[in-house]
Amino acid sequence: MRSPQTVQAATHNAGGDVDGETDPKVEALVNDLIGRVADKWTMIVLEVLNDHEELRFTQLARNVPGISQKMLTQTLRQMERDGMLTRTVHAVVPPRVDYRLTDLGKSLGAAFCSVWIWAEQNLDRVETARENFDGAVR
Amino acid sequence: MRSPQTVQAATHNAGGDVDGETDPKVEALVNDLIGRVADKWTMIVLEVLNDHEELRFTQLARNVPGISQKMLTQTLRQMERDGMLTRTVHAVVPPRVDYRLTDLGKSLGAAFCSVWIWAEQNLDRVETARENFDGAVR
DNA sequence: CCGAATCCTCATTGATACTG
DNA sequence: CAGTATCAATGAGGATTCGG
Repeated sequence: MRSPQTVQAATHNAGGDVDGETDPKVEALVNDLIGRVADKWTMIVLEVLNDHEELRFTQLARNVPGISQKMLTQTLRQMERDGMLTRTVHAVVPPRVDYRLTDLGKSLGAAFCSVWIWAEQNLDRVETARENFDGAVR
Repeated sequence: MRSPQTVQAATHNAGGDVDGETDPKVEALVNDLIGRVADKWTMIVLEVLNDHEELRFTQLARNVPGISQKMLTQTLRQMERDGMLTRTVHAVVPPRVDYRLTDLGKSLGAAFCSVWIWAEQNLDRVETARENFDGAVR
């Protein structure tokens, strides 16, 4: 699934990507990135790490209720690969691994902050909309 | 999957949910909502409709390159159910259906705006991080 | 033109067990 | 404690077809 195509010409459009139209190539790349970032677990891990500065594996697991260790590991690896967080292994026994957001991760966290706030503020509105919809369609 | 529990006490904590800790109940609901909103297609459709005011089905399909009609229909239905957009059927032939963001949808679009900007601005950084990671782990 | 319905595939995820 | 490995099942998602 990981296409190692060289990413040529990521930034050579005429400058019309302010808000309306976007260069198709950049748009595709952005959508691709969005696709990876817009993952449920990624967002939640990001949120948790954004709040807690530094956490160990099990602490992280406790703070992300529904997740399995497999998904947690996988999500953490992806985020590490994308430069969102650092993974520090302490050579002690019992083993200890600390996860901490990088500046890049923090910046994404800041960007998502408004989404979290939106979610908190509009929970009931969405729920009402759903009830209306389900009631009407029936 | 949809627990119809009454949403009691959505806002009765001591006021400590500014950034650090969040009420577990609210947190669970927010995470749930995030889980639905943090969908690749949802985000992209939201972005497209945020730019184009009002679009018809096929126009929408053209503006969301990789999507299948099935996923588009499905995504649109979910978003309609969540109150993100309105679906207007014009009784003409050939049929014509217009999709348009509601105020709620627009507000989510505004919240996600910073994420799109982040993605545009940090594409290369993520790509570099990936190359480093893949090179180092090998 | 819009979209529902069917079928089919393979990728994601969870459970479980095992290691350093 | 912090993972890795394996297996099985669910379901997301694509291709196609039909209907209004």
